Amino acid sequence: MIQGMRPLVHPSIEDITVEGILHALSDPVRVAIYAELAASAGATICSNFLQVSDRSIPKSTLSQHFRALREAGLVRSERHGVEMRNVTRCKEIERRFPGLIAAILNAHSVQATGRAGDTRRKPAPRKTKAA
Amino acid sequence: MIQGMRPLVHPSIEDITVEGILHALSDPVRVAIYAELAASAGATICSNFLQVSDRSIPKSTLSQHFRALREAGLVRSERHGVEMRNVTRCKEIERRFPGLIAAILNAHSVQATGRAGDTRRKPAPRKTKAA
DNA sequence: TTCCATAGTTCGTATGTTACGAAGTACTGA
DNA sequence: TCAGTACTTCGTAACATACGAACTATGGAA
Repeated sequence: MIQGMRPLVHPSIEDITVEGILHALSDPVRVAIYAELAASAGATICSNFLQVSDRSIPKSTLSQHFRALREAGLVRSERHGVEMRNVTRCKEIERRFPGLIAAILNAHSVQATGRAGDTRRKPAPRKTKAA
Repeated sequence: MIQGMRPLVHPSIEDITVEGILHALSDPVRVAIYAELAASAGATICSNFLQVSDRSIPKSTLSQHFRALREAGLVRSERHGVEMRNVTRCKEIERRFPGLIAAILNAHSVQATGRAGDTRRKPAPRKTKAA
């Protein structure tokens, strides 16, 4: 037993910086993770992202990515038993930096799909499709 | 005389990535420079930024910062005699990633002033006039 | 022309940051 | 107690960045 696990660090809303947010989301893996978190209703566990857009992410790397998102103030993480539940802090950030997260997520989707953007939440892709 | 100067690299609009933009603007010096460029009407030369928000920037570092902005697609640079004139590529980027630049600049100004934001262009922060 | 000043670039290197395997912690259930 | 799951931490190699020294490129005297 060399050293235990350090406690989870969550900056308070006024300590969140634009630079911190931009840096955290300037990584393709992190922005993809964040986009999925933002699109999902409830909490999401880390291991859901061991595969991100056809790319396999090592566990230790994934852990660091979540730490980066957490310490930039983008997500809130809570240990529940053996797993870690993550939710975005979109609403708080929206109050401090209006439009920022929406614009970034929209730009990310424009780039991913190659088509013009749409800021609305996607409820559930292809569930109501005819046939 | 080891090697001449390489030509200026400007990505075409479809090669500009969100990650690239976010990374370029995740540096406090670069986002400050970019905010000033975006607020000013005409072209602005590099050496206007040897001082950025009470901080003195070495020439070589400043040159690298402008290269980063240029290669992320954020600014267009042109040599005119001995100086380099820079303009933002806001309008192009606005077409590809609507609202992105405005939201970042707004967030930057919220953070700088400590007050709620305003997306409109600032009239003219009269600093060092091109002497 | 030659010389000098100005404006910016490149290079070398020291310092920082990031990725990921190996080994560890923490919890749960058998 | 043991094993399995889900993550975290550590060590280190690879990559990125900052900045001084030396350079290029241009323009304007003399």
